[in-house]
Amino acid sequence: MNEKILIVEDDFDIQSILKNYLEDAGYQLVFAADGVEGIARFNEKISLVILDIMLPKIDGFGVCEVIRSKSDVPIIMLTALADEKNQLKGYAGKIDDYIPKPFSAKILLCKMEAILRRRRASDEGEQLIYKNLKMDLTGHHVFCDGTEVVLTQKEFELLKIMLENKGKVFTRQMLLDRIWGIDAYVEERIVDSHLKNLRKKLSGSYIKTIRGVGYRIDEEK
Amino acid sequence: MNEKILIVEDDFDIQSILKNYLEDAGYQLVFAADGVEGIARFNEKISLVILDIMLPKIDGFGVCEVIRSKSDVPIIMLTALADEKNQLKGYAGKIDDYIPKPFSAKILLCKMEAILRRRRASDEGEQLIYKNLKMDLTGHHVFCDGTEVVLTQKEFELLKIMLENKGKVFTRQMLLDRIWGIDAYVEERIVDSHLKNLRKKLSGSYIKTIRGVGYRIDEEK
DNA sequence: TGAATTTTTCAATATTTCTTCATTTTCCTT
DNA sequence: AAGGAAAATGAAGAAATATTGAAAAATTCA
Repeated sequence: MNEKILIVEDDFDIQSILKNYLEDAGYQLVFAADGVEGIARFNEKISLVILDIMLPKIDGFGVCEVIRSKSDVPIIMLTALADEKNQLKGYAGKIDDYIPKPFSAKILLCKMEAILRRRRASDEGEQLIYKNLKMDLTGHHVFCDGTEVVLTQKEFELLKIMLENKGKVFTRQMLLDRIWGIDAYVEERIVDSHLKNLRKKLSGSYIKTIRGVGYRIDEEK
Repeated sequence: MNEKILIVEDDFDIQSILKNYLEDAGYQLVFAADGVEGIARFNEKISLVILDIMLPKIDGFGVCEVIRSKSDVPIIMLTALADEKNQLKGYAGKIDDYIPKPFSAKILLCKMEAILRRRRASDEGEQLIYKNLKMDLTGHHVFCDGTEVVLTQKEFELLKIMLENKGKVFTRQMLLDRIWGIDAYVEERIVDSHLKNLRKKLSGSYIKTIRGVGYRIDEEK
């Protein structure tokens, strides 16, 4: 999705460290070397601002104030002034975090991601996709060519285990152990029975029979 | 408003510092002195968790993992282990911030407020709308086709959690953990009971039963 | 205390799971 | 290639289990 980060910082070394590290992490960077430029470069497309305190022309607190007056974008302050008074002043300006120099780029990235994670809307649940089949594990849905197929619990678990281990053959006993539990006392044929129903519902030859051994879902070639 | 903060910390001195400072700031505190207690004390009503790393029984990372598995509540880690490795480990567990000891209570409070401010801002509107259903979270009202439906506390929470996570299946145990708390000793059937009443009041098939698994509110297509 | 809510309990109902068995397919032996 | 044995499939009915609805008991709150 490529989020834009505005970095307001006059120290060239730090600019280049951030450039290397954050661009590798997949962010798009916008640099500004002083407070005026920082305010000028800020716009709605910016997802997060990294702001130094000691800056030419307008200091970080000033930039923060201006940006805050028109946007609720996350702001991280980055500075050599590690004393408490400055930190408190930053938080009063409604920044999101304060990182004293020297800092670890890794930690900065983590903090950024912690903040951005909160912002991101779509939290897709866990999914298993195989050919034209889609299993939504959190929602307990199964779709075949986009239309939902309603499975019973046993059918769902059978499909899930086999899809999670594509290419692996499961003997009936293995499936029994994993789904019914190791101490369950049921006929081994129960597996066949559910598999038959599953196959009928899925209407497609996903599950192969390995005669004399068990069942398998082939790996996608 | 009076937000609840869960503090998982075994050091009595720190407990008492936080007690003084945060209670004065208007927060309601819940203390836990070890990991197990921390997990037990956590529930939906908690707005933020302050978590020590070195804890008896289960360490902070473990507690974080358990809480994260069922909730997106903000978590701040608080610890004597200031090294980078531990910090990174914390962020990998999706915490929101990491504060090394010794820490300034003022700074902690600022960080808490920065995080909670975000949370409140994103809950802005405080409304959940789904089809012809409208939940007003601040006012605790629910409207179905414009006419108000009066829900009890438990009914309200059930609907809220499920609407906040449309498309996700909740097992009864998950709902129990989130609404009643992990250590509540009640029959699992209580969930069915409230759900039945909720369904009757809402007069519309919003909540689906996933037999053998739990309940789900489908995503709007 | 009284009303509302929450929790427990239980019977009725619905659905799934399991067993059984006849049928079909596959594989092996001759 | 034919026959027979083993394995897999399909289908139907029985058993087991989960869910619902309702109502009684317990608890909470005003």
